[in-house]
Amino acid sequence: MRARLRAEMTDEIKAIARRHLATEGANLSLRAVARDLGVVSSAIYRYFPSRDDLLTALIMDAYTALGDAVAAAEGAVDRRDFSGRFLAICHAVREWALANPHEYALIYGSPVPGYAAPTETVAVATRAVTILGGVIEDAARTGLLRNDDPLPPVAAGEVERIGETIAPSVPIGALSRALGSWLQLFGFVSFEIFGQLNNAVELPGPLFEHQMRAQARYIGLPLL
Amino acid sequence: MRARLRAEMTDEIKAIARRHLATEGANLSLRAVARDLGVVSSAIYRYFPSRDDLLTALIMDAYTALGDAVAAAEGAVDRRDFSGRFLAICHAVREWALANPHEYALIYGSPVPGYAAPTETVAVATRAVTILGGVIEDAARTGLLRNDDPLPPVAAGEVERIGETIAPSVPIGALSRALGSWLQLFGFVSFEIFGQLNNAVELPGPLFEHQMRAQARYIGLPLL
DNA sequence: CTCCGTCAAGAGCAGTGCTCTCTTATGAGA
DNA sequence: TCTCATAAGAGAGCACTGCTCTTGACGGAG
Repeated sequence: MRARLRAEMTDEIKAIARRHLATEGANLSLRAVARDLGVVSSAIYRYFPSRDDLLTALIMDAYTALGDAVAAAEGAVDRRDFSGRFLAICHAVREWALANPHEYALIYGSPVPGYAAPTETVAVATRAVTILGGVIEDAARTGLLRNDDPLPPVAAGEVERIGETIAPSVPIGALSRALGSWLQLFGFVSFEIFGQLNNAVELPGPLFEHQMRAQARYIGLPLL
Repeated sequence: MRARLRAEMTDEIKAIARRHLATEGANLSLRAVARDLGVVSSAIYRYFPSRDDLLTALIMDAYTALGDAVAAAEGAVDRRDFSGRFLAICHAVREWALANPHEYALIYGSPVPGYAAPTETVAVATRAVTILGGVIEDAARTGLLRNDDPLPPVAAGEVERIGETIAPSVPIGALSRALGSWLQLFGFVSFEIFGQLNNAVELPGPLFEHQMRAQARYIGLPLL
């Protein structure tokens, strides 16, 4: 009953906060949000016990939005086109990040000062990488992926544990390559979003496309 | 004379600011620095016109420190051991980041809100990648690096322009792979520093070692 | 109808970056 | 050696921040 009003109010606060984040940047001001809402600052505390809790809510939403974008892009590709699915994931990540740079910074940039990511974020954070795991898993089941470059035991154990939750039946050699691609993907996007590519790359788009295609080939996904 | 006192004061302010950065985190308080210095807050403005300028100075210092660490590590390896030099660079980056996480966040994390990186930072920012370029350049001169995976024209142009300043005589195929390694290196380190690997990787060290060795092999640097 | 829980408002605290004015003392030139 | 411009620090003050606490109003449940 009044819980619905409460939920609406919570959503409205988050929406305004997200807008502030997009325009102003990372330093989100509770008082400014309250002003935009036509409410006094202390009223916000009825809905979020602290600024960090509001940030946590925004972080969760951002992970969800990114996960949705990746899922939608990957789901639209023919299941048998493994490299197509892989590239769809890569492009979805980059495009979501370019469209929502401050939210990307919120989740993949430097953590906010005293802020320790609550454990509830990790579940929603793994959505995107799980989708990549599905692609690799499907490709492995067709016997596509080779398993060369032997791993030293400890590294093999780490890769194996990651694989257990993401892509159980993928040989760790291929999984290790996919992990490298994931790291390179976010390395590229972070560099681009955070301005590390300024004065060095003029058109990041085609370069990104090529790098990710090279990664697909390196993993062993046939390029159709 | 007076200029020397001024330089000493400037250094002291930066040292205290760096200490605050290490303990407190990214939200650096001028007033807290002034308190630690035993001086009133407005006195800081005699040395840095604003908080952003102090941050810029710290950013420059951080880039310099990282560059020094990378140069020292790479310089200590036999010039003919290309993969050794490559791995030395990778480990130097990671270890410097782990030792100075907040300074790493300052330069490779989300840019601070209204802050636009001044152009004077880009020169000092390229130190580390230039050293990598030297390794690839030396390796290419021995005829080690092959030039397969053809690049589409626009991407080729981007890689070529990067190569002009970093490693002029390296075939763009190999340079593109080296670029991918650089992105993966910082993807890994950023994930580790920013907590993205928590609950997923227990011992990042051996995994990092393996991933970077795989990259060296992929680039074409012979592992001794 | 009464009671109680929820909500918003408002004042206030401690902290922030930054500006302005005032006073001191120090080093350089005559 | 003496004078004096200038650099440096002190302090007050402005507008802002997150957050707490108290007060008062409203509305549904008993």
